[in-house]
Amino acid sequence: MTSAGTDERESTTRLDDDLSFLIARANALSIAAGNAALADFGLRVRSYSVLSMAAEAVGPSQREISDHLRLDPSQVVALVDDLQGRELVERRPDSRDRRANVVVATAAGRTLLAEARAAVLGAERALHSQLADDDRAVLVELLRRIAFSG
Amino acid sequence: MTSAGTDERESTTRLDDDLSFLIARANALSIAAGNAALADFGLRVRSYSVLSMAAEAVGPSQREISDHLRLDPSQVVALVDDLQGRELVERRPDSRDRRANVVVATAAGRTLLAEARAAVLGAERALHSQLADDDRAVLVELLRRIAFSG
DNA sequence: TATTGTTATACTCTATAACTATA
DNA sequence: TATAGTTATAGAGTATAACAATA
Repeated sequence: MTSAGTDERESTTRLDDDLSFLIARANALSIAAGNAALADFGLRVRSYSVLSMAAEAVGPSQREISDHLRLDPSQVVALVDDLQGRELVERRPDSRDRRANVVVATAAGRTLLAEARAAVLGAERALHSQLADDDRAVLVELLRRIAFSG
Repeated sequence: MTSAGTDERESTTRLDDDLSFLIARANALSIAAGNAALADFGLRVRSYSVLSMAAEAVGPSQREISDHLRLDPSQVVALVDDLQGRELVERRPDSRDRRANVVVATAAGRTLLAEARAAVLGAERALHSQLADDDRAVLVELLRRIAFSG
């Protein structure tokens, strides 16, 4: 007979103290919530992230998107193809390096992004509802050190 | 505190300040490092996690593994099949519920787990090398609130 | 020689539905 | 009716190698 709802694994479960496991579990929740929030906009977490970078003041190259999002360059091709086909971003030749494309969000892309961002931020608020604002700031700072330690 | 709608300061909501993005990026690094460390043992992060749960004092049911690791029950079937085929875990009938299997690590499984765990912890140490011990403890605690908020 | 973007391919992970046997 | 495990399948994500154009 299983008990209701709560997880009553032994506290000797070393997995539960494992930073990597906690990151993986938090990420699974985060991705699921993000994709659900973005579904109405025809976006997913990865395409949203690409669109978000493309909307920055300086449009990134595909290589920069690849590095920052930790996606393989070939994945970026597919993601940009999709967004470009929907006229949310454009590929522009980089005047300083003719090998490179600069990816820039269109006006339609920026409009969609603004709406999508509101939905994403709403979903995020639910995700860290157990954290006070200053706890959240600490978490972001500590996480940043891991996320950009490579 | 604004009572109306969403925060309109778009330029302040960059991807780099986004908790979900940082979790995703940290997770990508963590999974890559974990899988690399586990390759020598014929394990990956997911099979390692299942084996780790199976080595607990009380062997979990497949459903408990599914819930805790946030894996679909059908994925747990495949993972336990693999580990069982290599005689690292056993399925035992649950005497209290004949629908359920209890998954228990064998002696060989526990031996392999101990070696694999050392490798994983080594990889983890590199991952959070930018954190002092007390920072790491804070991070684990804050992350736990997110990871088990669902 | 090295790098950017691209194509191709294979593998892993995720998500869903349906089925069985028990509860 | 509901739950544990299983099978099947499709779609999303990850990893690698090879190539043309350019640096």
